[in-house]
Amino acid sequence: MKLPILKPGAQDTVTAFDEELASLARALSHPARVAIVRHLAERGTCVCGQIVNVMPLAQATVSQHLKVLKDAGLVQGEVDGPRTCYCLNPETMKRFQSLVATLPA
Amino acid sequence: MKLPILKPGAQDTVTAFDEELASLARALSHPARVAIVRHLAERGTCVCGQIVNVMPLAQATVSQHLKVLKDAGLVQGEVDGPRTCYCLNPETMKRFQSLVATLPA
DNA sequence: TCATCCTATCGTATATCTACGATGAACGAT
DNA sequence: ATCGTTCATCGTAGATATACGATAGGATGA
Repeated sequence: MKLPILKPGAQDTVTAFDEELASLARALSHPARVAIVRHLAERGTCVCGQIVNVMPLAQATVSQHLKVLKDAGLVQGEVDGPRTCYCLNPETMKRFQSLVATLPA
Repeated sequence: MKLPILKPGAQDTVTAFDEELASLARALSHPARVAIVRHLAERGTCVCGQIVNVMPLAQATVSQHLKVLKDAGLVQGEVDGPRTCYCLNPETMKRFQSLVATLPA
């Protein structure tokens, strides 16, 4: 990406709040990822294959979406023998909800 | 984008809820757009040029971000002579907050 | 050991995003 | 009418995102 220009007096317009909220919003900016989060919330915990079976996407694609959610801290994955068990990270979810609620409407 | 495959039994995994939340999250998935929303919330109403002056981005880029927010329904723009006056759309903001709050943590 | 299952990752094609300068349209003032 | 101001849009370059098949690695079971 091209780096934005810098005007005098506009350095701190974009704050850490904005970066954090945007980063979490980006993780939830794809319908499949929202669906995965909902599914994990319903199931509590879920093996990767169960998610793949239920999603209209190839295994590689689902794995990629799970990685995005994991990198954002929204889900956690734990290797369990040959499987990987996923669950929500409620801390990050609450953090996101709190940031969104902070936005003035 | 390549169209996703369709498995039997996975048609309605991704719901309208997911689409709507993802669409709004995408609009807020860039720090500059979150900053614009915050700025509009503080100012109440704002001429485009004021936003450009305060953001570390070129005029064309800010205008593009404003269009994304407008297309998502998060802000409204009203032409006022040679200027364009922007303000938040509180309905959509509240809708987004409600959708996010609905997500189980 | 060997075959099998499960998942992450690689490689890749296409699409979208993000940044900018340049241009054009609309308006107000001279 | 002409100029300057303001903003949206066009065109474009480079970065990311999204999809898939293929493959590799680790665990289990025969």
